[in-house]
Amino acid sequence: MLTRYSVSRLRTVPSPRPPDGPLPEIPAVFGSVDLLGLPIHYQRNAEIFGESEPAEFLYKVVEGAVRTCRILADGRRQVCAFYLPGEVFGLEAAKRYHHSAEAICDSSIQLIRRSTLLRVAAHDAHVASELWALTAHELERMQDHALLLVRSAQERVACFLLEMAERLTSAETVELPMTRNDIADYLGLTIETISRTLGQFADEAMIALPRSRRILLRNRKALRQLNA
Amino acid sequence: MLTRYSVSRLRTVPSPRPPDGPLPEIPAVFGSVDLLGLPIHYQRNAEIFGESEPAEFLYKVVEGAVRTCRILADGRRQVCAFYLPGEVFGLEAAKRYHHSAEAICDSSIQLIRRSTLLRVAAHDAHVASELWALTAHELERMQDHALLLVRSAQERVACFLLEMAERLTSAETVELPMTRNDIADYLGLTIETISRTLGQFADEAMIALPRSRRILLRNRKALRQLNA
DNA sequence: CGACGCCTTGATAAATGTCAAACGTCGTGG
DNA sequence: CCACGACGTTTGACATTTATCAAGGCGTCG
Repeated sequence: MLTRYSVSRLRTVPSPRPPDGPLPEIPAVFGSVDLLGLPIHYQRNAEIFGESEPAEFLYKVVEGAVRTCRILADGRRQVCAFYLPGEVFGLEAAKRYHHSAEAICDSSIQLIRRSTLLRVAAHDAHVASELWALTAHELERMQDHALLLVRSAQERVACFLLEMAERLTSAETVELPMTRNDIADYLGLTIETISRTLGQFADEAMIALPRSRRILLRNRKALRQLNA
Repeated sequence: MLTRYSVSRLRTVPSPRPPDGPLPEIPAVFGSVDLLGLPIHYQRNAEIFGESEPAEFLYKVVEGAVRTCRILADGRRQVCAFYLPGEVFGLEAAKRYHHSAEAICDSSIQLIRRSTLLRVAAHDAHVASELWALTAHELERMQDHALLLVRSAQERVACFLLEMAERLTSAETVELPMTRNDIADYLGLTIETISRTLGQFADEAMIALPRSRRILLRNRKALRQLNA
């Protein structure tokens, strides 16, 4: 079902560190002026952080795409989530991450030191509330994802396409950053099932597949009807 | 896969309302002295709140058990989570619940008015932080649940048993409050698969089943080996 | 051009769902 | 006390979905 995962990651150590010294006393939030450092570049497949490492930073995708994963005891991999430009990941209340994060393609990412953020949140209710909202939003996404995992292969793939389309573009063409393998591990299916299902959607003219990563949503309504 | 869900819920309207007037100015947290009102009693299968209702309260189980669910467009039901005594549910950042909650068996539950809690959190960093921690903990549980949903039926059932054992009792005997149907909808399987898998575990002497809801964990190590 | 990584396709097997029937338990009322 | 009915559970036969294994194709980059 899930792919066996052999570890051969190139680990990029972030070079310019975001500031942790004296705090800006302005009410600082993610959206507005910020605690964010300069973007750091990660190569395709570079590990951003590893499972059960100390949760030192929060991350915001500037460009590119990121996947977070967990590895099961038998080596299978589950992709927990994808993060696209503008989205924040690495949000943990615990001391350690409970999943790893990797760049799907060359990406630039801003880091926020967790300790800094928590210190600000402790005396700024607005930041604290935003932190909470981000976590709750993540929770919602996770719930939606869990809902997806109990459905048929067709439903999962259709929902995935619509979700990506919504998050990546306003146009008809979706340029996926991730491989079939990533999609399979995200949806709890095999690459063969992903491929066949996409092929079937193309046969039924719901989508077109000019290249494997480029998908044209020809009939969103039909795709949506496969969903709850 | 999931059960078709016909709605015939007895709706219990909570009679004694938790206080919302002048606030206790003590730093108030869930664990310690509290914003909690008197426990309210809900009958078996009573709806505590419905999907997409305004999120007016948070809830803490005193006695009994609660399930939260989402209904898919085609009528299938997914049980998102079970809540047992001492656990908090109804935690949403959004204005509305995105799932419903029902009493699995006769239960007594304490309510906390959301607006009250938010007001306290706004000027008490400790409460705000606890609110965040609770949400993050919920997120973790959800992630674990999602991981479960991509595994084999055996793994799901074994993991469910171990989880329930840990949360319900320190002893060998687990008295489940929920039906096979609830379990099936929680694990994304059918009641038949649940029943057969339990039977198989019993055949292999990993568990014993004196009654359908009473399960003796005879060999936790073997059950654990099915998990990641 | 050749090699590698990624993707597709086909044949077959395994896991799980579906449908149907029977069983057990528990509470109710005769 | 027993009979009955409702509900939840178990079991069996069979269908369907999806995984697995194997082979080949396409594209890209050296």
